[in-house]
Amino acid sequence: MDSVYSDIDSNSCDFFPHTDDEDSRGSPRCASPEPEEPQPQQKKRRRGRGQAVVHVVKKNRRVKANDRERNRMHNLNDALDTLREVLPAFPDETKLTKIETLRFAHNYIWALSETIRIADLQAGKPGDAPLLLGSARLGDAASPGSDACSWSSSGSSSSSSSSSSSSSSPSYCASSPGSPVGGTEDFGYRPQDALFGFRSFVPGVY
DNA sequence: TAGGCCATCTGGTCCT
DNA sequence: AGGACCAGATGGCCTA
Repeated sequence: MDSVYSDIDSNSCDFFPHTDDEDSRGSPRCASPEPEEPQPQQKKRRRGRGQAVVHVVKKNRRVKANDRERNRMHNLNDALDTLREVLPAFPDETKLTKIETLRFAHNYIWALSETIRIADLQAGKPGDAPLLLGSARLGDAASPGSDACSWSSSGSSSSSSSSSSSSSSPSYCASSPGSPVGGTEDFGYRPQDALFGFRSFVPGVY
């Protein structure tokens, strides 16, 4: 725990200048996580030769570990970006945050599965008109012009609002799993709700 | 200015 | 032993 690295904390980018393939998106932060003030060699500790060697070995190990960790996080962010691309998004919507992406993806998947389930139920009934909740409808959901809330509270919602009786109806979804925000469970949750206004609808619900 | 989000560093733990 | 994964800490940037 000794401040072994206290004097090495110079960012590892010095050693691995963007070893990552696409650090381009990488923040310039990497270049200088800390204001590179000319460290005036403060409190240099004398070390024996052996200690110095151990120190260098540790330092190299740490630098390599940092680099791996950086790449790992970049991979994670790439996966998150890929997920964002798959999710419906409004053109003018700013980039979803990480947590928003995960929660929205969760709701989106749930909405899709609910839609399929309801469509199957409807299809099972003879004489019923085909339900417009298929993927095409979901595609509409992502269209910028669609008024999410109004659509979800009227129109075809009447035929699907019964989803509240679903065994998989995610009350946890409405309150966004893991979200400490409460008091949002009582607004009826429908598959469509998961797709619309994930940001402007109800804070903490997406 | 406070709060949210993010990237990075770091040390610990687990796994191969 | 070394790598992967994780969570805490830290500091920068941005926005209300």
